[in-house]
Amino acid sequence: MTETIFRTIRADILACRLLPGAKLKIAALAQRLDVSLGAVREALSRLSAEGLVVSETQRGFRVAPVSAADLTDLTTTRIEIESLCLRRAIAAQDVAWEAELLAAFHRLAHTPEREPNDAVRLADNWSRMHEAFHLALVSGCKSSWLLRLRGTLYMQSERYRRLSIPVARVDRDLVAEHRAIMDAAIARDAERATALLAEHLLMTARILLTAPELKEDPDSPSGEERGRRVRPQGSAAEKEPASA
Amino acid sequence: MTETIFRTIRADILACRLLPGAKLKIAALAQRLDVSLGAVREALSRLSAEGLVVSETQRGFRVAPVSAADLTDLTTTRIEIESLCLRRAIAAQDVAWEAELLAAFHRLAHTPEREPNDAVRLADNWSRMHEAFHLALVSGCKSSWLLRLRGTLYMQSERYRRLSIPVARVDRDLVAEHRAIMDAAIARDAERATALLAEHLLMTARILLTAPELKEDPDSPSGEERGRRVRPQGSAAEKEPASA
DNA sequence: GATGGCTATAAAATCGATTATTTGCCAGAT
DNA sequence: ATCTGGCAAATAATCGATTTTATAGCCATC
Repeated sequence: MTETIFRTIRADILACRLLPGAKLKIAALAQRLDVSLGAVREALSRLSAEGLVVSETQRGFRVAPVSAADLTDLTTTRIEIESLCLRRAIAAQDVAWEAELLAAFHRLAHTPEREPNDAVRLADNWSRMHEAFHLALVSGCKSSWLLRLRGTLYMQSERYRRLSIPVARVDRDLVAEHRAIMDAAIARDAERATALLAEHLLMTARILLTAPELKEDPDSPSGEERGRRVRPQGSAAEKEPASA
Repeated sequence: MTETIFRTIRADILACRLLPGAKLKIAALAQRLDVSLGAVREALSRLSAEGLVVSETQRGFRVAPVSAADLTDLTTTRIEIESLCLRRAIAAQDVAWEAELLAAFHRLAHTPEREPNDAVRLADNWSRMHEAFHLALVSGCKSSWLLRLRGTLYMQSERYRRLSIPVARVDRDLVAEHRAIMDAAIARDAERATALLAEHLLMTARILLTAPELKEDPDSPSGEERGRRVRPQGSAAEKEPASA
């Protein structure tokens, strides 16, 4: 059904198998996924409402662009929202939450960050564990609206995180960072926990902002000739064998 | 095109012409709006991603339910997000922003709250002016992500606000409330401005929470016979001549 | 008399074709 | 030689029909 297509395309976008700015040709996607045009169109519409895809009337869909300005805005906003969630979670702390958080951390700490044979791409499994940890961290927050907003921002960040991996030459002890945040949260030290979380998020953004990739691949500084620069359908659409 | 249908259905939901929980039959909507099935389906999908419509697999779409718990959560979340926006707007204050805010307030203050002949429904025009004022208040915030989140929550609140009007027997000086918030913002008193804004939002929620309507019409206490109660296609769909 | 299965009806999901729009290209004119 | 106008190919948007699925009513059996 259309839900499957929706998730498949979203996963491709989040994992950067479909590059930012790439043109999304409905017919090509339909043939590749072996479904009808309408189904793809519906999935693209939903993605558009979630902000992962942009649609221009009568001109089709493309993957939402990335830019340094967007990453900066996204990161600062995310810090504020995640902090709100984390403070509430700490205030409503209970044993079940602590247990889940410890379990999520343990799973994350023992999952290899990259695929054994592919040193450049993030492992899908690690991404899942990472998401589960951060979700466990804030899941004590009872507000479903706040968690929903957080989820939107987390999803957007996922694209940048995947983009940043080939650039991440700095060595960084992610396990220690996550452990420090968790320890502060369990110790009910909201100030310290939110400060560590903010630094954690800022670090990721900073690494990407100093990397050259974002400067030459970005959105639209002047706005014209976008298709020319990235050559989306030629390179992105053909190089990725999809369905994975 | 599908964009028009999307906006039409969204306006019907926000104005409560389509009641919360009402079943949205695709065929009926398609015939009424004189478009195809696929177009309606796509519009409903986008609404679903925005949270105004819920979809159950193989069981169609219905208008997102309302409940006292959801209103409480929505209000507290909205207070936090709007406060973040307002603080940033005040920090980045400039003359252009002040001018726009004053203009928006003046328009709002001189727009009648209800239709002259219909004392029970909110005037569409007043709703537009009210939205414009609140948008002007926070538009000094440069973060497009934060403003986007705020927009989502504002839209959700709109439904409750329209629902609350037939109940609003308490007399309330909305013009004075808005003026007080504006004055504090222009005076760069962020603490006072956010406090007044919070009280403003809480007041609206409080009025609705004490009213009986939400208690008997709410989401799904037990979950059955929901279509029976509101008879959506019979009353709501037929009484409004669409296109408005 | 009640319960369980079966059938009929209605609605939702999917599909392939048709129509309209845009874009790139070629030819002709200045 | 270059610019402009039209033409053709590609692609997005819309539509109506078909297929699958859920629900409700009915009959048979226990």
